[in-house]
Amino acid sequence: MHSEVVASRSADQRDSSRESRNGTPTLDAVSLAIIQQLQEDGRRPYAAIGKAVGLSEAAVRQRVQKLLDQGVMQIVAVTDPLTVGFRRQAMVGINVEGDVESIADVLTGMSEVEYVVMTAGSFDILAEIVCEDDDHLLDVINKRIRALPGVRSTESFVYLKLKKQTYMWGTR
Amino acid sequence: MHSEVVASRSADQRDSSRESRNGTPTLDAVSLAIIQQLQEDGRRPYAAIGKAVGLSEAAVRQRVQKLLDQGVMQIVAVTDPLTVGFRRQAMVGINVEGDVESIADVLTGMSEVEYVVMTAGSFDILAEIVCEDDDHLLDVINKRIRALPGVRSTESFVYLKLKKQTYMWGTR
DNA sequence: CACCAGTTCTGCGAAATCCGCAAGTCTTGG
DNA sequence: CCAAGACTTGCGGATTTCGCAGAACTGGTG
Repeated sequence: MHSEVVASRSADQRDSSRESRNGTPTLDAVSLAIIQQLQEDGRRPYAAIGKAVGLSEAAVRQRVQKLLDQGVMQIVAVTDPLTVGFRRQAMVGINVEGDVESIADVLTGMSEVEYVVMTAGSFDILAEIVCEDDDHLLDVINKRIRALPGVRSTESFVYLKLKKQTYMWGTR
Repeated sequence: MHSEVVASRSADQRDSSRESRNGTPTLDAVSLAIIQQLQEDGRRPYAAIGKAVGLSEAAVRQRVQKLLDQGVMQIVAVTDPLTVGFRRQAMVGINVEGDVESIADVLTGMSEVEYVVMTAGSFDILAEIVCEDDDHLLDVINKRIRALPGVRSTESFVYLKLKKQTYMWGTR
């Protein structure tokens, strides 16, 4: 069923993760294959994964543990926020004067902020907000975000309908 | 450690999911608590979850299975795309003339498109693109998206730095 | 080339978990 | 009152997880 990853034990196969210049670990083909397996089913048994990627159960277990410890991946339940009672979501584009990153850090600290990314283009920051209702959303955008010193302007895009949400990188 | 969900067996506790008018299942407090547990650790044993939410192991197992079958949640590994070899990402704001939803559907079908949402505001659609390099990104945006009939204009926000990415709805 | 240190992989038992099933309770709705 | 649905308890057997010791490989060093 799952195409076997041929384990030609040469070169870069070994050392599953090595610190590269920028600090983020580099992943080898086997770890990638493991992640791929877990993207299909986060609860798939280690033995089954091992069979698919050509490793022993224990080895898979070690690698998964390391990937989790390193923060390279996390195994979690994901849901459609609407189903879980969060009825209002929005993407907020933000323009900043001064230090962009410090503003981004503050946003990161807000529990309603699900997603923060610094961008090139007509916004400096994009932030996704997840709220329970309109009042809550309004409060976060107007009272908390726009009030931040350094925030020059914001533009909101209220979500009408979520069409796609995948977690299948590498599975193509 | 985890605050126990007191199972006062009245009213809405029973029938874990019921079809509501719009087709999406309504979740009760217990299912929410289960999801919350699995958002902290997607591999947490059913028995441990049961202890935390006040249900038997078997009951948790049944509920989780149903939640998965219904598509309310999925248990998966999530990663930082950068670490997995996708070096270029962008959010694309799109303006459409004619049927917005049909355009959104087409985008949904593209494997590079990770996220599609219809919005209110100066964009009709926001789509997140995940690519391996600049060429790939350019190709998707200019050749595939802008070429779609009905797409009036697009604006791209290339990601410089991902600051936050959570999956902890309900865990606040 | 030999040796060492560090890391990864394998191969086990032992413990824990998962899974299916059956019988009994409770509640809701017709 | 009966039927349906959900939960519990209890139970084995199959499977999975877990910890650990030993083997294998890599890279660096004298």
